[in-house]
Amino acid sequence: MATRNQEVARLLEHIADLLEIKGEQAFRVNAYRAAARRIEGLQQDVEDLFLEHHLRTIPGVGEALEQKIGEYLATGQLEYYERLKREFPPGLVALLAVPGLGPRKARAIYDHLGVANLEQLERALEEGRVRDLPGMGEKTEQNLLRELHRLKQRTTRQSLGLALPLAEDLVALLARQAPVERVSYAGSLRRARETIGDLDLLASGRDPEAIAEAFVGLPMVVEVLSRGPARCSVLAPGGQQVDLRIVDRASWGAALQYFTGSKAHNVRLRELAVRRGWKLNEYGLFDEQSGKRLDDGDEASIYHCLGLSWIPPELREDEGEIEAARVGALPHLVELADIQGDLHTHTDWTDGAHSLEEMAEAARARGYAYLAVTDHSKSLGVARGLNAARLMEQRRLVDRLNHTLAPFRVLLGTEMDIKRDGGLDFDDATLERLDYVSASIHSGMSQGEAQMTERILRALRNPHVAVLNHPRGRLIQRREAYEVDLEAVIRTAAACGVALEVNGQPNRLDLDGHWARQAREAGVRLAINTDAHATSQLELMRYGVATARRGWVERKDVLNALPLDELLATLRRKRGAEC
DNA sequence: GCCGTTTTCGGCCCGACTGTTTTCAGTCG
Repeated sequence: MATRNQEVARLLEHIADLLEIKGEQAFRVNAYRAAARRIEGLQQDVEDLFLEHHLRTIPGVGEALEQKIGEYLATGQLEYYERLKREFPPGLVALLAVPGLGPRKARAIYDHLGVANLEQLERALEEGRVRDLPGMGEKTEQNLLRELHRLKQRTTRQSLGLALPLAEDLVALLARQAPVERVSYAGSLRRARETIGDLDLLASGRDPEAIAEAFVGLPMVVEVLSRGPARCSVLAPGGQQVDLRIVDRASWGAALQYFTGSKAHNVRLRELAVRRGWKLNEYGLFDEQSGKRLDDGDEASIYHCLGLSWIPPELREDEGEIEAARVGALPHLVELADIQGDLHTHTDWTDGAHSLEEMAEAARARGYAYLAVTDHSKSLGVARGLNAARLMEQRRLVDRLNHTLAPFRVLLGTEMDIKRDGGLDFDDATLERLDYVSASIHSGMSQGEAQMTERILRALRNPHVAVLNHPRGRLIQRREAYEVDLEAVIRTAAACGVALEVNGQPNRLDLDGHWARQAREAGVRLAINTDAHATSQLELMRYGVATARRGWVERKDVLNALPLDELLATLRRKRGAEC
């Protein structure tokens, strides 16, 4: 699974940064950035394209970039880049991370003051040497110093699980306390990216000043960064930046589209508009000649005017959604309401907080038809994993409970450890007594790719295993995925009829959208689960669904969107099938 | 540096905000 797309994208980005500092033409710099974006979002492996001499099929890659990317992939080095790097000290590019400090100012500070890294920048600012440079003054100096300090203590990007509730609170408050006609969140949050930088809010109303006033006065506003009648930026606790844009009613749809992004998606839409002699910006879609508005103020009409179906925000990454929308081939994405039950939950029999009865009751109260209780197996000692005898005790309790809860059904399941050698924690005789079997890696995560892959494939070939949980084992911003040939896992899952999980814990989101899409295209079913360790965590389903949607997943692709009888039939068939 | 049912040359998305400026440059998204 040696995908080098990210590596090549970073190389091109770094070249763009250096060219910008050098003072190259903006369009040339942009060409590098555009190509980097494309390559990062590429479904195929850039190295495969290179080997097949197909680099030029990537939009934005022409003769020169083909040669440069090829040289880098072939030799592991790019002479052009090495030469460019030698022109500037290595710490200089890092200055661009300071908000408010772009390439021109960075260059000026370097040229006049010899400042070549963040430490030297801090000293120069504190000593008041920056204010005397052309185009800069005392205010610039103060702002840069403040931003530099903020950068140093900046928390990383916020997880979706924290950003979404904050945004929902802000939207609800604005709806109550500001004279808004419409208010929504936009940005990467609306696209349900796994981490969020700044929160983007959008409001419309007749009195922008009053909306801005109410916004900066909200109780969670710690500091006002900027404020105008069309845009305000503030800091919320924890350093979270929140931007509010205020537009009038007619521009709502265009603004919501524009501020939802992604940037790459928007650039494509604007190109479509330009080709028809139109102009698309955050105020609307207009005829270039007459200036006449073409959209009707709703987001969908922007897409319709451009000859596209409305594209769900989760797909707006310029990864084929525009082409699909043009021919009416967008997927019918799975929705939260399609989910019939949760197939990955824990109780106080192991490391959960609530009893089996409480978990079942909470699932039923959510309107689910079923719940699989999947406590850990004995190898996971830290979680007091169950042995076969305890599991059979749980069997009796589940059977009793199902008498009283019918037609709701508790499925006795397991989250069974895949041991270091690929062996499983229960024998087949025990597994036969269970309604539902899922398997997970919890140990030996630093095994090499070959060993890890074989270990997982062996587990997938057991006829009882219906789902592989959190297939990559990553913890967002904390632990990288273990090394595994996920393409081989997907192939084997397809062959054996095993579903792969989209885990809804905001620190997992595993599979992510990219891999969920790969799995789906290979004909693998997905199981969207919460891995709940308490009744309240059943709520995390929405993050799993959002992530699956980013992977173009439809209801028919989702194991736990099946009604109970079909789920049971599917599980039964699976166990009887050869693999 | 890329790209072409306008073009192989001359375009390339574009508006808001801030600060340092007396009309605009830099930065951001």
